[in-house]
Amino acid sequence: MSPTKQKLLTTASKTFGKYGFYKTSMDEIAKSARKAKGSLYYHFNSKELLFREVVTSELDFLKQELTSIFDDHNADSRDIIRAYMIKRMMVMNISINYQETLRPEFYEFYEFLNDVILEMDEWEKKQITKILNQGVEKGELELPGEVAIYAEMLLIFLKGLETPLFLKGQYERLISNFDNLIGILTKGISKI
Amino acid sequence: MSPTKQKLLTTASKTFGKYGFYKTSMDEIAKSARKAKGSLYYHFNSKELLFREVVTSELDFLKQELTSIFDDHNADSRDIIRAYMIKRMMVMNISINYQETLRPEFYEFYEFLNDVILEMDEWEKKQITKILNQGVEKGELELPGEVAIYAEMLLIFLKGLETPLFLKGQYERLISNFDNLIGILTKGISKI
Amino acid sequence: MSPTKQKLLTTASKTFGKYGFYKTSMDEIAKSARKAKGSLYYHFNSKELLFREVVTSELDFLKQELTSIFDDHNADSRDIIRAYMIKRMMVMNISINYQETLRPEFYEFYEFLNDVILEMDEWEKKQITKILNQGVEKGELELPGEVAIYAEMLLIFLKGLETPLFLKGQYERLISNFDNLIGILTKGISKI
Amino acid sequence: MSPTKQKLLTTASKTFGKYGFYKTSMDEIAKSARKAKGSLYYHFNSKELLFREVVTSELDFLKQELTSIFDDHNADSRDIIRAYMIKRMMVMNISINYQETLRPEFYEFYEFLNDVILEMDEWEKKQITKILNQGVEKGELELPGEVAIYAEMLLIFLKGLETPLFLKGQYERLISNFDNLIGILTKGISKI
DNA sequence: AATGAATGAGAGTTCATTCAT
DNA sequence: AATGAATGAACTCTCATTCAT
Repeated sequence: MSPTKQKLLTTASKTFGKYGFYKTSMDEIAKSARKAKGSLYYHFNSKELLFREVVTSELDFLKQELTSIFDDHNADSRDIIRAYMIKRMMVMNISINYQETLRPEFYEFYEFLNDVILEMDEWEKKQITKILNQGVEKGELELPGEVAIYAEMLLIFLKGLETPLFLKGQYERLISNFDNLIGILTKGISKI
Repeated sequence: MSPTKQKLLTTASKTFGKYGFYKTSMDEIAKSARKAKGSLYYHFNSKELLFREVVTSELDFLKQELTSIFDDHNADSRDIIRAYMIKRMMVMNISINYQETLRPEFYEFYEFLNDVILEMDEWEKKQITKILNQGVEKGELELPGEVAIYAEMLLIFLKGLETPLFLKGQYERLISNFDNLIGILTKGISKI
Repeated sequence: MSPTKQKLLTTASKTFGKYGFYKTSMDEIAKSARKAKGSLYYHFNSKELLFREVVTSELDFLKQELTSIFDDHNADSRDIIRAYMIKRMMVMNISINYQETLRPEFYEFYEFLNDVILEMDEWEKKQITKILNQGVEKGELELPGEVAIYAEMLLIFLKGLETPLFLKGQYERLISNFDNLIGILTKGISKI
Repeated sequence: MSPTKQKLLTTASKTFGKYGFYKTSMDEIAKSARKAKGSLYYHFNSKELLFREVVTSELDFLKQELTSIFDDHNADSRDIIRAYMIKRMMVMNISINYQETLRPEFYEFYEFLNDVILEMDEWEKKQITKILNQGVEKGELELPGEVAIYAEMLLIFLKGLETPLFLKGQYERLISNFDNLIGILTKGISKI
């Protein structure tokens, strides 16, 4: 990727993150990057495509970050779950462009929305399922019925934590209660 | 409230719900309502204030709908929880403007947002806590520690269900698994 | 005149005076007067006609104020001229609505402009001519040629003093030099 | 300066001159210049800034025109004064936007106004003072006291001529009497 | 590959005016 | 005589996009 394109992508990501899709103008991005507006169109064709590229590259970053959890741990699967949940909260807190995609206004870009969210969800479900399966194999967890359902439930819970109430302001309070919450959540899962 | 204002508010709510705040133009609302654009400004002063009034009135509707649950039921508290969750999903599915306010990118409306979301969250926590307390009193639930924490957790879970993935497309599949999910969730809560 | 009309006229005068013709809205006047907007139209038919009535009534006030000079003085005609000039400066400083009429933007109301300004100018020329004639009769002034020309010249000078440079900020400095200026101006007129 | 910008500036100047600031719309300027409205904003950012640029460039033109007087004449200083006054009247008659800035109601532009008017006034005072001083040196004029006061007085007189009454309609009559007026004005100044 | 001048459709907003009550 | 809800034309300004260089 050319240095100009790289620079534009990075700047776009920052600016979209700060002001959101609609409040960010192509002009602003170009000026911030100290490039010409025409270059944006040369490399990305349209504002929407630029945003898509930003989101896509951000998702790759998210996955990378989350994957690192598994490499480090051979520990108790409940600890891995806990680590994943905390890491996710931190990472999502940073990656606002992904959240931007979730805005109801993005319903107009329905196909893209579905692509992006479904892909990310499937990926996460797969990761979580893997952890849960390992827990079952190791005899740490008991999951009658489909494991996928439990994974989905965990994911729903994690998504609930994305809402600003919890991310902003009440973050610390939540962390301190986090083990409690996970305890309750995993009580139904834990073997004894 | 004059019939014109009423009509404009209803139309605005529908249109914001369909296309979101930015993609909805004042002109569009006015035309949809078959009223003059000037009337919008006569009654609401600005697009932002119109949106706020829409959100506020929608939240009032949400509360009303959710409150009706308690009136109808003297049943098992687990059934009430279940009914609340399902009702909430249905209601939120309709009242899409509420989600609009959940996005942290809405910087301009920040103060308004905090007020509105915090109020709604507090209200919901109170309702859920009430249900849980009744369940404990009736000997149906067992909640060691603070009840408020359980209520908060349930709320997080409910908020996780709001994300577009579940509202659009996968709605039916989710409903069919809903009892499973609630079962797991309430297993940690249930007394035996 | 009804109390409502009176109230509206007074308020309109104040508001036009503060913000000028274009920056003042009918709504603002009505609200300031705590009357309904419809009442403005009932009494004055249009914004332009309201403004005309304001200017007309203000000119009547100006003339009244300036006339009072002659009643008080039987003194040296040069003193009367001086008193007139000072009084005029003070009075014009108050009556901004008349000045508003002089704005280039008012060229579109050409007929009204001509009516108002010509009338006021003629009136002033007549007053000044009267003073000058008295001065000549009393042997205090020497005016070869037409007296009207001298009157006109004095009027031009007085109009020059209306510009903001002199009215705003430099007012005091000007007053202190006023006698000097008048001295020069009247030197050509004075008999010896 | 690009041809487009140049064209827009010229057209804006003409249109503001004809209809004044408020009655001139950006749309009208753009259409008159056969350019896109967006181009106006690309080059001038706002209506106010466009107007400022128009006024500024017009003042530059005024100064240039007035300066030419001195280059041509080595004549009697009274003739130079006369030439200056006549030239000024003609030039001001063309450059109506200058008057626009003279109105105290232009509160929004106040700081800009002060700068522009004070600068122009100072410039004119300097020019007139220069003429007067030359007249004194050449022994043509007699000015007891400060020369600056005389210059200021002349300027006040010149400003008095700017009012619409004299610019419109009565222009010819005034010109025919002009020498008379100047005669009186300079009588107090002339050395015999 | 890169530029930035130029565009024009469409946005939010204002406001003099009308009219049923 | 007085009201204020309702109107719609006109306004300033924004911005994604195009294109000649």
